[in-house]
Amino acid sequence: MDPLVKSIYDVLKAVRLLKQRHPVAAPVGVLAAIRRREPAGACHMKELAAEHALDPSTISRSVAALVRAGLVDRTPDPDDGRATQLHLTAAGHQAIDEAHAFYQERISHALRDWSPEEIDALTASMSRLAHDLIAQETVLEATR
Amino acid sequence: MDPLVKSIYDVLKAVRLLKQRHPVAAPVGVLAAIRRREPAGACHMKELAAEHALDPSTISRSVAALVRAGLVDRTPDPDDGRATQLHLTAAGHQAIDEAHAFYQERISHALRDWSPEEIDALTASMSRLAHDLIAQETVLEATR
DNA sequence: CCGGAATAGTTGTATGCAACAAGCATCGCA
DNA sequence: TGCGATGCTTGTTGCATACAACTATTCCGG
Repeated sequence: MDPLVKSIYDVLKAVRLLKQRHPVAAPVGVLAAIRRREPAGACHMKELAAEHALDPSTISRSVAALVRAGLVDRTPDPDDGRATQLHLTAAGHQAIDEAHAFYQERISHALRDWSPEEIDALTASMSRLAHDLIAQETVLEATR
Repeated sequence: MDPLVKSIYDVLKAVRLLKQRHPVAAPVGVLAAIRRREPAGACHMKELAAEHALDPSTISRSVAALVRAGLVDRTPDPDDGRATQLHLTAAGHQAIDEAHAFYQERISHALRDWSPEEIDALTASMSRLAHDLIAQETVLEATR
């Protein structure tokens, strides 16, 4: 198997292990995306769907779960009767902070022997990999 | 959000997109693991479970699907009546080759602007990341 | 050599995540 | 003003995974 593909597989396995040990039960990715958008005002579900490249229905259910859990508030958009505005509750902020702290702690401990430059290089190259792959697939999708 | 965590998220998203566009329907990871072990003789399910850090039941279902699809043969282990020996059929080899070719082609096209050294560096650092995370979680698991 | 603990694997059940299709309001433009 | 597009929800499905319970087999200590 190609070494790069193998390394991707290994990363997936590591992430699976990590997730498995953190029964946080909340879709942190969606939560974080809402927070990232809050400063700019309202956050619509369609934006989340686009950002994650997920089906709107998937986002709808995730958000519904978050609302049920009291982590997100949903208010009607005054400018568009179809849409809703999302924002985090205090509990939502807390949940996301806790989840980040958990992952942060695990990762930084696992990488305690890495130099900051090595970590930066890893981060940059993974971002670039993801960016290039996503760009390609997005183009392929558009021309389908 | 921590940049490293964000980059991991992005890689997951890219992989999801890639998978989404490849309706290969066969668990290639398991298939590849069987092939990797074939030269050494028999391959048991417990080995696959350990290698992937998956529950034996998950492997059992994956293998059952592969057998159903005609990609894997299952023969009783002559030395252990509980166990079975797994090996790829011709169709199994072909399926794995095709899947690898697909991913290989997509990835190398997406990374066509990368230098070989950059790709090597990415591969090495992702492998190291995965290794360190897996080692840590394995230790934590053992002391639980 | 026998019986109980350990092991290999399967099956039942449950959960989470994802997709697609259909439907309902609402919006916006011709 | 009416019809197509848009934002979202719901129903259904399929897949991957875990855990628990079960069967059949093997291994080991007395």
